[in-house]
Amino acid sequence: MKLSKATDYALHTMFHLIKKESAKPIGVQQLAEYQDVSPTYLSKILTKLVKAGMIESISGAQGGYKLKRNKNDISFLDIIHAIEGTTPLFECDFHHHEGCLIQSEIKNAEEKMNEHLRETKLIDLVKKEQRLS
Amino acid sequence: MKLSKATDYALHTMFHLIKKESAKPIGVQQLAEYQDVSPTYLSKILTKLVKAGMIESISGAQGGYKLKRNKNDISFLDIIHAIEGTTPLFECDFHHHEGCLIQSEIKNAEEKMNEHLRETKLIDLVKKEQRLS
DNA sequence: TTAATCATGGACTTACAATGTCTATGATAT
DNA sequence: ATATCATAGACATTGTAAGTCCATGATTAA
Ligand code: SF4
Ligand code: SF4
Repeated sequence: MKLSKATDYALHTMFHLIKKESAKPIGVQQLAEYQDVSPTYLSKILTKLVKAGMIESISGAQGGYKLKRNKNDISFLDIIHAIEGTTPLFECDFHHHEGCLIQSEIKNAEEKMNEHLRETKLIDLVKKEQRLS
Repeated sequence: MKLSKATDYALHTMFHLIKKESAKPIGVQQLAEYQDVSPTYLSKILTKLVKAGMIESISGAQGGYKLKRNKNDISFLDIIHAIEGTTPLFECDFHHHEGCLIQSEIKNAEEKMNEHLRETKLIDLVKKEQRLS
């Protein structure tokens, strides 16, 4: 019942990419450094974001990562789903009948959380933070 | 980002205890059998529910577990918190400033889910199920 | 009072997923 | 050509969930 560290890294990286958005990509070296994580491991994580279509990677010298999707559309849920997957919070092994009330109630609760995470865009926090400084 | 099997066991046990509520306790042997789990392991889990004040245990022959709190008050969240603990979904290692917006947004989302889980009482599902049969 | 029946807690082991490393490979700019 | 980058596969490491085993103490029934 906890979000993984990988999600933590992905979130902070996305915030970084949104704040410093530019045509030039940012290398994983730099992205990894301030988060105190190894570049290869962070690359593995970011590849998931690439496959989700959120960012793109540029190989070769002067390569790195940059935003692909419109930065105004990217929500917390997008990132969490890309990293953690979309398996429901609760799954029983028996499945002893369809339309199980336990499973559907927990699914309802999870959906309440997801709604909030879907509505909260990263760009909003960036702007809020800039107003405060 | 998944609920543990222990929570699964705890939930089903609580449903069982509510459905079959009586003055006589039910042995862990019986509770474990239909869930296909070892009695000693289930006992460990149920002990957490005892410490949370939800059920009580009676030692000795003819002993077992029975409800303690009013069965109308017991919610999904009570059980989940008793088993999983109450550590937040997201905690960063750096804590580089107070009032972090990332943490507070995820906490907000989590609270939306918890509200729903708090409002949903086990007894409601039991009654709903009985109406359907 | 004795024996059988119960829950409990400690010390384990086992299983598995998250986390992380190392290295070879292929792409690209200079 | 060469240095710089991301990528992916094959590992190693860590941590936590899941489960076992057994000794202990409580309680009841005989
Ligand atoms: S009641 Fe629902 S969660 Fe429980 S075993 Fe049946 S289908 Fe699974
Ligand atoms: S921004 Fe928030 S979550 Fe990220 S390191 Fe700072 S305090 Fe932690």
